[in-house]
Amino acid sequence: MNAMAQAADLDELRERKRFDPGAVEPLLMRRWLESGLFHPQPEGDASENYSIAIPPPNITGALHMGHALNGAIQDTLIRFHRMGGRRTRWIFGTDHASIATQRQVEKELVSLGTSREELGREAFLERTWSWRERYGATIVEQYKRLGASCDYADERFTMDGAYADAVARVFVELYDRGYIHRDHYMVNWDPGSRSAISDLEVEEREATDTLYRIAYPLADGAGEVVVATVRPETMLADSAVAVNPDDERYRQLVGREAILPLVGRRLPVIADDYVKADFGSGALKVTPGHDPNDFEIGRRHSLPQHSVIGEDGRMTAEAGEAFAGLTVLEARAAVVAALERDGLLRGSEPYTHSVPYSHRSGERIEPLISLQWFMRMDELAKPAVDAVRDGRVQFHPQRWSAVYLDWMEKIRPWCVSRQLWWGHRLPVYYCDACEETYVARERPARCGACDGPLRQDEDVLDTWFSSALWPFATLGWPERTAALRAFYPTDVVVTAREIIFLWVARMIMMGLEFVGEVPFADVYVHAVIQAADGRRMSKSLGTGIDPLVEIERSGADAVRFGMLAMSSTQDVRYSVEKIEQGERLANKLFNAARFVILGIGERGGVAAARPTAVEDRWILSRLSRFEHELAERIAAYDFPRVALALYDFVYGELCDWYIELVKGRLGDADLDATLRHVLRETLMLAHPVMPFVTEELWRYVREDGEGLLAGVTRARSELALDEEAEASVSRVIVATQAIRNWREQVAVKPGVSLAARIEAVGYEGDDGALLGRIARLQLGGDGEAVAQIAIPGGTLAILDGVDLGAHAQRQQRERARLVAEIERLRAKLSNDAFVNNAPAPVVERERAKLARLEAELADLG
RNA sequence: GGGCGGUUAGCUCAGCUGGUCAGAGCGCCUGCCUUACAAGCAGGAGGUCGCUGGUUCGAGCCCAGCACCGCCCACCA
Repeated sequence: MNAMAQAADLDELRERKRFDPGAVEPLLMRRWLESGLFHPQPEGDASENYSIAIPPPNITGALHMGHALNGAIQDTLIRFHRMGGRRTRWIFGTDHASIATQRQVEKELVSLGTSREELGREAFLERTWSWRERYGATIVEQYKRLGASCDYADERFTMDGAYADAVARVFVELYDRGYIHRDHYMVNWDPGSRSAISDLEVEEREATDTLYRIAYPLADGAGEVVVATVRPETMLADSAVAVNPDDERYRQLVGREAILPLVGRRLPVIADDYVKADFGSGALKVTPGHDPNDFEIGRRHSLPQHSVIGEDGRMTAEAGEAFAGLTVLEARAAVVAALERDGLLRGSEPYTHSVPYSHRSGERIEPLISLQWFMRMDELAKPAVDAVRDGRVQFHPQRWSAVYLDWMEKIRPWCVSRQLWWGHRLPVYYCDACEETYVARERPARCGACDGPLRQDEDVLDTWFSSALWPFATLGWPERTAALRAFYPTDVVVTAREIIFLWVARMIMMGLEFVGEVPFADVYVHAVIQAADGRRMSKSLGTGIDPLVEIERSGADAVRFGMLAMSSTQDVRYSVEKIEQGERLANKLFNAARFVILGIGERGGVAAARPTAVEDRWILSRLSRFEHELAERIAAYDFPRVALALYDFVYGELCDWYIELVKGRLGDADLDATLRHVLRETLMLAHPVMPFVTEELWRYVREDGEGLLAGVTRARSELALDEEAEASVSRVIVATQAIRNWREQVAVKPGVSLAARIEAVGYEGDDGALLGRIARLQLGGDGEAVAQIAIPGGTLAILDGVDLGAHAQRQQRERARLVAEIERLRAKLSNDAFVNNAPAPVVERERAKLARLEAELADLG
């Protein structure tokens, strides 16, 4: 930049009195993208590089607060480590989100008066791909608005060709290793999605149903046995009646038979430990086809399985003419009516219990027996448990590891097939002629046994099956690519707790099984942001807040800062105030920089080896502390304090004190150099949190040859403290605050310069002059003191210009405060128990405090 | 039914291994257009740290019990 251009630049800056994020953000993002900084070459190995695989956002969505928080955290980490000199990659991409996307597209079809069935599979998929084209790009643009420095140039999608190959390969290998098999088994059937779903996609809700008592006559005519149920309609599929083997009441029934009302089937009475004698009537109707527990009982006793409820949630032909075609609820009423008619209802009562609902469609789950593909998890879980136990993977906060371990230790088989169209179709082929099954990455041409044609399984995989491969499938696995070597394992996965099981656990298992290494060293589980009123943020509740709206209003830096500041290890309510705090901070930084840049103009290029002014030494010491605190907080994933530390340094040290202390010294070569240095450092340190404002300011202070701030690397320096300067300036600050407070209370305007004399130790030389400047005192008079103000090390004597009445009142209040405090300390120190038991330094500290207060009291007279 | 979090100023939240830990931001009150920022600056008021016991010389901080609030897991019809 030549001198003329720079002068024009400065003139322009002079007029920009507020930071205007909207005016600079798109431009800066474009520069970053063009620079290629976000797209590192895959060199070296993962131990020296830094990488994070983003939790891939669904192509269905728009950015919400969860993404904003999640993204702000990751980008802070990524930018911090990039500037720390590591080769850094934030692996980016989107998720096809099988069931969620399919539902969205289906909804759209319904609104157009058609349906997926009408369209047919092929046309439906075509439509969904074009949906992906349309909406997949939206979320990418939104991440850019946040300033996220993802590797957009190497974007992945979980249904890209290479990724799909990896998915198929994993499926086939797991099948070959005996982990995956096909079976008729009880599944959670979601009538809304017309698909099986996994246990993790089921949520329990409380419901009040009616518990009916129904009499089943005994086959030999000798009485009846009464069973209790909330689902009378399922009795049509009953296979047995079960009682507890130790239940004296029913012992003589075991081995006999009951007649199933309405159907007439003979049901054996069996004994099983599962049955609780003290619940209901103590006799349980066993329905292996429609209840998970009964299914297990049925397997134990080899009972037949009847199905009376279909996949559409209606009664099937097997339910009998009277009920076939009815919905479950209609059938329930009809069954109860029929029982009543037959005089077999023995009672009913309201009963509150938890009932499974689909997390996907919101409909009540219908447990059914279905032919599905299952994955056995127990063996895969073992090494993944070990990895957390021995610390190769660490959860932050740590308490989540217990949650993870608990789940992993009683992990159950995973139903991986879904009766959907959008997703990874199972690489399974059947020969209808000879019933041969082929599981292979490539479709075999013909049946190897009978040369018949093959038919591919209609089902697709659970969307989380492909997500589980994310950290390595994105890097080119199964090829041993340079990218895989350079960035796997990643350093951390940043996520909300709701997907610890769905995603995190499965990534650990798959990473260990297929790459032989854990996919990340750390799992940072962040807060869930709730609406301001404590409800969950959701579009349907109308409690959602759109991060883009917040970015429009306050700027991306503000939103990022707010997210970090709000974040916590517990859930938090959304507070605009934190965003606004971030907005003020960005503006403050902008203006402080303006002051410095315009103040030093084109001077200030030459830095003195070591400044001598005490306030210059002070700010360098504080800067060093800040740098180290920031690094510690980031290493500890303590983001609220990353934000707070930044705020405190910029506001509390740099602006409130340092800049105020040096006003009037501009032009001093040492000062100009120090200001410039401190500003440069501050921009570098703040950049990971507030990339835009810092990048915008950087161009005014960068050296020749330095590029974008985002690409600046900066070695960590040793902690360099100047205790002496800190003590000095701290005295000046405390004294200034005491004086300002006194002015306020005795109504002496802040602008009025006061004649005063320092009667205290520690203000020799520069420090006294500094105090005089900042507190607006005319020092040096030798008149009679008309008032005294307690300051560190003694008192300040005020020589004139004071309302004596107001001052006396203030002194009175001050004296009372001191007396009370001294009283308390004396009592404490005359307590032998305290003096003898407390550690010496503590006692010493209390003694010193007492002495100080006594001196202050004495000085006040 | 089990487990995990939470309960600190009017509001949203910090308070690490018990001893300047009673804090921040917002809001409120007062005063200032002081050579960056009035969407700013300076100063101030506000809390018996959910309740009850206990441990300790000393407890928001540790222990026990209780009361609410939230979340997760769970196959009692």
